[in-house]
Amino acid sequence: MDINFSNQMPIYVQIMNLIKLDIVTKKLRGGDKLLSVREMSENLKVNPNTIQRAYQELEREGITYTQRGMGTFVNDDNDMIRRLKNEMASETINSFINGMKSLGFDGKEIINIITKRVKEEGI
Amino acid sequence: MDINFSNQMPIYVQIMNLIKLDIVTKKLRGGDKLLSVREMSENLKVNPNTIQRAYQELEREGITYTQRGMGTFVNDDNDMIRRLKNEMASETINSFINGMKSLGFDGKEIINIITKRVKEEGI
DNA sequence: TCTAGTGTACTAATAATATAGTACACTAGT
DNA sequence: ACTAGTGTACTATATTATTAGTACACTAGA
Repeated sequence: MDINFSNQMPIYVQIMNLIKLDIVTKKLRGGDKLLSVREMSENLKVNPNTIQRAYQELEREGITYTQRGMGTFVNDDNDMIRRLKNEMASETINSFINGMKSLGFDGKEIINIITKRVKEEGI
Repeated sequence: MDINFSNQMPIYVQIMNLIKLDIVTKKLRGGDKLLSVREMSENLKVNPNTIQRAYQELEREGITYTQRGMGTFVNDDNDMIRRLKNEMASETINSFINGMKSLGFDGKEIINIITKRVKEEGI
């Protein structure tokens, strides 16, 4: 695992997003254990404190829970996971629509661009 | 003009984006003068040094030029402006497509979501 | 009981961003 | 020549993110 972190967003936020993605795409499921703070720190070449911060925030957001001495685990709550996926999708879509509107594209143009792009990529 | 700056991106970068948007949407045209550092600083309630940093970077990117004692002006170069719009659009589109793919959506779903959304908003 | 692995809590140092304030150099217009 | 408005440069400070290092508390399993 080797990642280029953007300098325009705190690394711990970017790490939170990585983990959220793993959860909504079922790479991590309810009850699964996250990598330990130290393991994750080595994997991502990031200071353990930064990982700890990410894990703390994830817990504060109700996405994970921690057991001292045991580890940090994904909450086994399908509603939460569904909500999380919806939130992340909404955010992605909103920022896209707003961005394109700001750039002066109208609905037709946006749909055309996306349709063309989807065909090109074959997704 | 009153803006909520996000805390997850340097303010000078966000200001650069505001100005780039004005350029690609023709609110600012080639040869037009930007607000002076001091005016912009008052408008946005931001320290003059932050504006200066934004203007410096814009010049470094070839988007504006400055004349000491005169002001900062948009480069009168239609190719540059076209390129800028394409760049900004590409970035918006790429991050959207990548985001949705990461979230597990396929092409059909993406198109459906966008189509529905465009109809709802009537844009 | 011991040990390895876990989360957690500190203090400290560094770098980047943003703010604050001052001063200087250049230009246009009077 | 003078003045107002411009970009620019500089020092200093506060805040935040990140790194660095250390230590402690808890848990499971040998």
